[in-house]
Amino acid sequence: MTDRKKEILALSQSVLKEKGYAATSVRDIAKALEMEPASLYSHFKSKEDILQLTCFGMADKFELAIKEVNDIYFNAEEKLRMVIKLHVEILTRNLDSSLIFIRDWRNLTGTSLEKFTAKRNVYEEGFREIVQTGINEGIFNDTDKKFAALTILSSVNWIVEWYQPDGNLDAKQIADKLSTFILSGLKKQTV
Amino acid sequence: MTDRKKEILALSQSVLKEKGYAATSVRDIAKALEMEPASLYSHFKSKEDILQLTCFGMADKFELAIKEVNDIYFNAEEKLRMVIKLHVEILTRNLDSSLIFIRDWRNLTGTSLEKFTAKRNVYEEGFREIVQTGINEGIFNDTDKKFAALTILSSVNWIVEWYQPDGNLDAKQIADKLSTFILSGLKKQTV
DNA sequence: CCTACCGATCGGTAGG
DNA sequence: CCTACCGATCGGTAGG
Repeated sequence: MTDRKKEILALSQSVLKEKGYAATSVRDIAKALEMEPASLYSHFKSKEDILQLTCFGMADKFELAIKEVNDIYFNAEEKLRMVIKLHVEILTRNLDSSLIFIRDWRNLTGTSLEKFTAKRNVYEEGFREIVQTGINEGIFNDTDKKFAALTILSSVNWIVEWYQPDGNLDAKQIADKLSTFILSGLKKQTV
Repeated sequence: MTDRKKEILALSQSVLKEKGYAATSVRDIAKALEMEPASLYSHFKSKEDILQLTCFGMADKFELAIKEVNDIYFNAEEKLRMVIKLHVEILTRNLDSSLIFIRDWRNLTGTSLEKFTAKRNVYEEGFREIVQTGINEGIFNDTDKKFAALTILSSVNWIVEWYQPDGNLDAKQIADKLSTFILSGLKKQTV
């Protein structure tokens, strides 16, 4: 991807995140880019192309993060803390993409939609496995791992709705707070 | 609201939840209702009218629930358990509306949007107050109540994304699991 | 990246 | 609730 394409993609995303993919027209995007609507098509194949680049771009980052965590860390608590930290970092560093990715992936169609939900399932499975590891290690309560994984991901993903880059919490602090909260819900009380 | 209007609204919602408000056309809705697009306008003033009825219908239910909880219950743990239970019940009993309400409220415009976000803030404030009550009572950790309220609401709201009415978890079980999880994150370890 | 343009579809109205 | 219809806007293409 050329620098110019990256630039145009980033600007497009900043427009799309405002009203959402479906409610944003190609003309809205072109206007913000100060070009004619038709010119957009020399960069993108279609409107959905922008959505695909956005959603799969994010999915790839998350995929990489969980692989890294599984390669390096050994116990479940470390793994969970680390994957939450990376997840929060990815979200906060790519806020526009993240908002589109989380809110609008459902607008993908056909095989793109299938591929995306498959990737999402793999990522969620990664979380379930970490929870399962913690149960096996005897440090997490014997909980419903599916439920736990969904609850973890929902609280983590929701930060895109309220995170402000110039607010009083940075990514690291958010990750710490979330990890502490989540781990207190998972860990056995070692008294 | 007449029974016929309620019926038409419910059917419209079942269509809107599929692709989302912005990506669903008036013609899509009319087709599912087996009527002409123009006929919809004898029931609704506009497409957005349907969205408004949906979002404010849900907001009213949540408003009522938290009032009830604050009227009846005294301590923070009881209150939190109860409001989570009612919240989950409202979501699961009105799944179509809930999905639209959570995903598509941003498509409201003008004063509707303002009124809605105001109502949402009041509800979130209710959660913050319950957390604060728990801190004052000395049973919750002295936590960031804003952060806590957002984390609670996100994990609760996310259930609309995976809840299946004929699945193996009913509303009560979900509420119990969530409450236990959330309270373990909030409560001081009384050892 | 632009000019010029396309057919399709959009939300909605008039009048019955 | 329907017929008939509207202007506006949609995503996108041809050709340069």
